Amino acid sequence: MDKAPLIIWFRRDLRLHDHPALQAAVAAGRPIVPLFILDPQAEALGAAPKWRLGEGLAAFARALEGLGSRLILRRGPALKVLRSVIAETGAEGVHWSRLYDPEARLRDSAVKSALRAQGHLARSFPGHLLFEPWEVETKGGGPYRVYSPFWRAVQGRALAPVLPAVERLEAPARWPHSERLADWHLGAAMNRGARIVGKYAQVGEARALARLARFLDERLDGYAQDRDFPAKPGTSGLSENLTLGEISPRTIWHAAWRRLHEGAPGAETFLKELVWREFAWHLYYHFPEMARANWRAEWDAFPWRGDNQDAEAWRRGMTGEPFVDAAMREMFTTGTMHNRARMIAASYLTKHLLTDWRVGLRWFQECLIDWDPASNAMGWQWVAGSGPDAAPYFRIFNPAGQAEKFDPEGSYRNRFLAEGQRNPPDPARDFFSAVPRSWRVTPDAVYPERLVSLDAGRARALAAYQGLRG
DNA sequence: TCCCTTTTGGG
DNA sequence: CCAAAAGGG
Repeated sequence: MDKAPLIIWFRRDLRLHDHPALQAAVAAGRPIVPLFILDPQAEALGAAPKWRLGEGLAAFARALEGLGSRLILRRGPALKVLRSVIAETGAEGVHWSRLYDPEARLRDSAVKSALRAQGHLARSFPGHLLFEPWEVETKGGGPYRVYSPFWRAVQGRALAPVLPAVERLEAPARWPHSERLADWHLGAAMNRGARIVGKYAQVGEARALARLARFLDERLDGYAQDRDFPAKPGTSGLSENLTLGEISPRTIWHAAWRRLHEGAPGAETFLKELVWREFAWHLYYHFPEMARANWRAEWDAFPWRGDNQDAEAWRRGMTGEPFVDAAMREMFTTGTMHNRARMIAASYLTKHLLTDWRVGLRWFQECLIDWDPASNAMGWQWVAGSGPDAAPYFRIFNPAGQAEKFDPEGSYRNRFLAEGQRNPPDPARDFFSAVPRSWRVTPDAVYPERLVSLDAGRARALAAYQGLRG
């Protein structure tokens, strides 16, 4: 008599190390059926995140095959697929790592109760976050709304050690049917962009771990200074791996703490950034409307412009404001954008172009291979001034001043703006290969005039803000 | 994780 | 005269 297998339903946890749901199944001595389901929520991903998911799945499937296992791929509503795979394999039930966005929570709790009602095992595990959102509370018993107290509350907390990578996965007696990744065409909406962004992405668990090691060795000491300069390789770049769980936040946390105890100068700054991600998920869990509605209701009366021609120029990296355009082109070319550039590009859209932050949120959701629903929503509301713990609205970034300060040599702008350069570098040229042909842009065109002068844009934004208060 | 103008005070 | 601090959006 075969032991009944357990299904591991993988979603945003495409890794073998530090994986509580997988570890528990292996420890129970069960054969494992690794499963990914292309359900309606995964189908609804933006173009770049969906393409990146496909790359991550391919890498993860190869890693599983290296352990004598497989990644089973199935398309359909999650519950329906799970029922079929249980029937096909005689599995006892399912393990998964929890997700915390409202759509996933709704789906997962329905799946859990339906499976249990039919006598199957359904167990969810932590792993995507350092701390469960309900385990961090203010003195008064509620969720945190401000970053600094949140940081103080978690910075000294003990965290269980990292779980070792599983080294062996027992195959089930019968493998269920699997679809083929190529047939899913997860890169379809990326069109020409996929080939370009693929040059810059670093996919999979092995590369994520190597990236962390390299960052700690080469960049951590200078992190506090270098991280603000978008032309420098000062940041970890781990966000694209974190969002798919190719590395766990706990792995990063422990590694950075070790360096902190060794006296590494940038370690605390880096840990704080990791905790910003945690804070975003804490907020999103407790306030799921955060991705759709102004955090402060008074902002509903603000005269945001909806989508408009200026916003279209912003999306295309054609505003005539060099730092902003470099940022937007970096995103379209590489699938990521430097953190400082994100603040400036977002400030420019919401302030100088007076455009609703949700217009920007949606574009980032389309274009970022490191798209994270919580960080994206928190970041946009922070910049717009509508959010919790937000920058006051009148903190308007001056993109020219920021360029002066953080890109004094123009290296970042030159890296991504081809116009006017006799011999533009690869990334600047790549932009024109990545964009849709319908944009009809070429590297030898004249760089556009400014949509709005920095003074006029700033004055208009401040006047609108005064209108809201007056 | 700001920007701009005005004020201040040392020389 | 000027750099630094302060004030306010």
